[in-house]
Amino acid sequence: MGRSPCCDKVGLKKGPWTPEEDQKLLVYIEEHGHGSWRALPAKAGLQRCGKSCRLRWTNYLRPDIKRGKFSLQEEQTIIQLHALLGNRWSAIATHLPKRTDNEIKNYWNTHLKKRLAKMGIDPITHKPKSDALLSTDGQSKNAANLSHMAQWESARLEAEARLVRESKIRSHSFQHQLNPPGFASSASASGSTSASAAQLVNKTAWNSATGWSKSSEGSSQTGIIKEEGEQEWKGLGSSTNLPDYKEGMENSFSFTSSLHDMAISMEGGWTPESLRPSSSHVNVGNVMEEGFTNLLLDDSIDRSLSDSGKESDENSGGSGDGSDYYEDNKNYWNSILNLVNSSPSDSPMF
DNA sequence: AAGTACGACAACCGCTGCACC
DNA sequence: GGGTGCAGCGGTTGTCGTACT
Repeated sequence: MGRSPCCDKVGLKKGPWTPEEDQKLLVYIEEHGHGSWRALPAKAGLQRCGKSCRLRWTNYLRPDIKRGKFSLQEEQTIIQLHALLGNRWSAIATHLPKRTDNEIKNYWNTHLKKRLAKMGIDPITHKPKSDALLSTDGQSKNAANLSHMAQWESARLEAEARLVRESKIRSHSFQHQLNPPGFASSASASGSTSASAAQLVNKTAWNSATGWSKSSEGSSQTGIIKEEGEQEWKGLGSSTNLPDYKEGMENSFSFTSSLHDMAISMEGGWTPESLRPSSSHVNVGNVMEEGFTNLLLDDSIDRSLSDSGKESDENSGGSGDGSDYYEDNKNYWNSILNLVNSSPSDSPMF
């Protein structure tokens, strides 16, 4: 590549944007669309590099951005998708349509990462930290837990591989849906205002078609999604590439069911009591699991976890708070699997 | 009241992938 | 097929506001 950085040019402004600059950018894009970002600053009368303009637009000025506090459900979605996708913020952002990747990334780094770390969960791998594992109980329990972690990792890798494959299939077919002749070619949400709006509509249609938007309402049994997806998709009109899409759907459902099987097998390996809907745990497929929410989002958990850490260090018997910690981790992992089971492996991001 | 530490978020930088020539 | 330019992505840094000493 070896090209010079676009912002090295003398005379280009850096740093925080002024309201006047925002106004110029906004007005220009509303009138003309962004076109070439590189050429935009000169045309819009801005002393900024194109990259800076693009960032400002996509992260701040775009009209379809939701700002402010993240909801409980958004937090949960981020955590769970991060467990599956890692630091692929743009991919995660596609599941939170009104949030930007930058915002999600910042929120993760400033809030969620710390919270997971506090809980003794590695925020990178989402695995319980090894010292926590080793300090809980006898070796047999640790070995079982580690074996489940290995199972999870294996499933996760399989998921990634499959998602990449499906991505290729679907991006090909979905691109045609998103960009019929006359539409902007960019599939990102950073297109011109009109294109962006059209894409947003399409995205909503997609979410509706795939049942993703319903997942949070607890109706995300895979069979239901598939059926509704097919119906809704037909309703979208153009069906040129439907076979590809449907094939992808079939693949993803066979995958999710295999993960479902694994979740069940893990359930068998771990104590089923902790996974059953006592008062808080719900069926596989329901993303809004209170058990999980409590585990990750309740501040009191932080306290109990730090307490349990102390306990388990002191208590090699491990049947006290240490086992609570163990149970919590089980719930955590199963919840992620549940999300995978109910998530749109057929979403536009893949 | 002044100085310092820290958290939150906006913006920048460098790399990568892709399209085009 | 290789070179070039562009947009997008993710990591990092900078800036600002607020709490604390």
